[in-house]
Amino acid sequence: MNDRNGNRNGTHPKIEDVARLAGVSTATVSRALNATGRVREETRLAVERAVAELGYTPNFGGQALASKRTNTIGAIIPTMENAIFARALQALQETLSESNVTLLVATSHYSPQREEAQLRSLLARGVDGLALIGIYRSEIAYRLLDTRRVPFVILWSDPAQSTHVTIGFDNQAAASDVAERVIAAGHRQIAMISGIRDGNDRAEARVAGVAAAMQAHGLVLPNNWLIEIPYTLDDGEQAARQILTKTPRPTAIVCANDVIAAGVLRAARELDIDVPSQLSVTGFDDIELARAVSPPLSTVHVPHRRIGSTAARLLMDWIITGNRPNSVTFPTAFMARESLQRLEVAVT
Amino acid sequence: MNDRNGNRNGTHPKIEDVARLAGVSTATVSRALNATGRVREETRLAVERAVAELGYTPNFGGQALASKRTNTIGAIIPTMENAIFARALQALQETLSESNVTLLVATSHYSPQREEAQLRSLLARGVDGLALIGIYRSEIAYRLLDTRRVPFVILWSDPAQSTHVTIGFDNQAAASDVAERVIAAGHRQIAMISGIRDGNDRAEARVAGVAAAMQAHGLVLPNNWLIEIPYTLDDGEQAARQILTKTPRPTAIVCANDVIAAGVLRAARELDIDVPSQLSVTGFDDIELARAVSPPLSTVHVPHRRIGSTAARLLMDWIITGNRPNSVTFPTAFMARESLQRLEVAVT
DNA sequence: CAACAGAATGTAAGCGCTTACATTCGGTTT
DNA sequence: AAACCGAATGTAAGCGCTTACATTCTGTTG
Repeated sequence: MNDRNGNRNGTHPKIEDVARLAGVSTATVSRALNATGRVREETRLAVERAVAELGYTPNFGGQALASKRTNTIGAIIPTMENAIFARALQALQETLSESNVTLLVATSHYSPQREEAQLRSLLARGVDGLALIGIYRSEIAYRLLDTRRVPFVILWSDPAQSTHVTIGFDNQAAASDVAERVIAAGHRQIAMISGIRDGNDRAEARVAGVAAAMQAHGLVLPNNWLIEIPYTLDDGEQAARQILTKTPRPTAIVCANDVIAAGVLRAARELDIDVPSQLSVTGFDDIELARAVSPPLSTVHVPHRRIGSTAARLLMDWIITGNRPNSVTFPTAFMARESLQRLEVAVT
Repeated sequence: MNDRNGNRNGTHPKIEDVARLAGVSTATVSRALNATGRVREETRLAVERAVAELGYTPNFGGQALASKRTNTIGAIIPTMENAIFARALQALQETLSESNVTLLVATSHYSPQREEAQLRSLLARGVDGLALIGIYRSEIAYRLLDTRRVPFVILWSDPAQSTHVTIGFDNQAAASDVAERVIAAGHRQIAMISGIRDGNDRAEARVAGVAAAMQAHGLVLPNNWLIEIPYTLDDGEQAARQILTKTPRPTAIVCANDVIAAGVLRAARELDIDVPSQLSVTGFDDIELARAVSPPLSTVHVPHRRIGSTAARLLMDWIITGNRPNSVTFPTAFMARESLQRLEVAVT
């Protein structure tokens, strides 16, 4: 069963095998491998040699069970198909990987029920920490998080609106800023295509921001000029069609994100409405798409990658030190591009 | 320390606590919870009640250690920022989630070294299965996979080129088809912007496909008309600039993916070269971007989501039954859109 | 009604690792 | 040379779960 080195063939070597081959105890092997506790350099090398010879890798279950840590953090996002989340997740993963922590990913499709289910699943997987999107979720979900005492951060929302550790920006202010600029460009007939607000604080805040800015200028956002749709190109195109084929027609459409705005551009193109001379369009997010379409979109730059990497850093910090970190608010920036133009036509 | 129900306060309840409260043994609790072995309905309910009352969730480490399964599968992709991988990953995750399996995600940035590092990390995390992109990786990586006996599937490559279980399509044939169509449209001066071929069999195959089709028609792909760049919009734009600002100028540019093609469109726009009347452009992948840009891109439709969901299904099958499944080859389809146009100018 | 079979449950031995505590080792100090 | 001390290492007790095997029920059969 055992060869001359003490290798049990067939099964994977365990720490005991390494210990035997290196001529030390399992405790020393563990200490040498995890750099916890002092080990003479010479011993460390012997252990390393044994590990290499046997091709040993620690068993995850054993390690997790004994140490009560999985070196795994989980993220639940609406969908990876939205570039903003993909970017943040990418940065999150890269940063975690520097600490030798792996990332469990789950998606909710913007559904609180699915998020809760995924949350249970990740908690059962023993994640050491969690990254979640937005502040809206069921009491149950928050309670789950609370009783498990798992460090978690909330991304994308405005820290000012949240009692938890959150890494995001002021969606409402950013949206207000967009509207202000559209208004400053002379537009008065302004429509908005929003994401689904139900259960989505960011979508809600963006509409609120636009509405507030308009109101401040004595303008109103009529009901039929505020359309709520899923964040897809096709939905954006369709919504734009609905707005643009009726009279009167807005001179500008403010969109809740770049994908929707790209859909609006496509609708305009097909309806032979020139952007920006006949219609101004703004997006939100500043993803690659914003500069790929023609004309390039005026939009709000959001530091997606920094949100992700900051999340990783705060979480690791929290997990290691045990101290809850402070929230982080990022600034956003309006990116003026061709899709928004000063209104030339005199409107009485 | 224990309250009247036997709840030890502070710490999380364990299976023993549930057993005590339900008045059964830990074995029965385990059987009831995992639906393994027969348990009287009445007993099952008692266990469920105890679980609910205590808010019990199984400890992951203990479970993994005892059962030798983690219900976790890993995926290593180049980057989530490329929509094709994000889409496949999304589908993979969704499908896995139906089997109550969670997904560990790691990224390699197209670097074999990083892939190997991530592979080690995921193997150490005890994944039950793995999804990898492409067939090129170090001997060491393959050996690692082999000695661990972890089921793994390869995505995106051509199953015909691989000895492992792979889920993909014939990249070379698809690329040849594109070139054929460009040639059939009358183009003779054709340039190609490729992805980095080193370590990437798909990029390699696509160039080979285009070159083969051209050769079959007595055409050559001159060195200065074949540019290799990373898959980004900016790189695509820059490469296109390089090609388009010299004389002679190609009448068509075949791109290795849609993102690069979008970059070419942007370069053309800035150089005042009309697409498609003065320049035809083709992409590859058929991501949303292809229909967002103007003119919409002629491209190759690849069933990204199906690749992902199929990967999940095959992996689960393999893990559960222990039988290695067969590879799957998907068909691709050329999507004729405006960016490719018949060459009108008579070229002698 | 005894004998028996299958269903339901219990007992207890690990799974492979970490870590508190105990022990040994090799100088230093007195 | 005895006493002492910190560094290095060893011992062994869990961590919480699954599961092979043993035992106890329960209903059926001859």
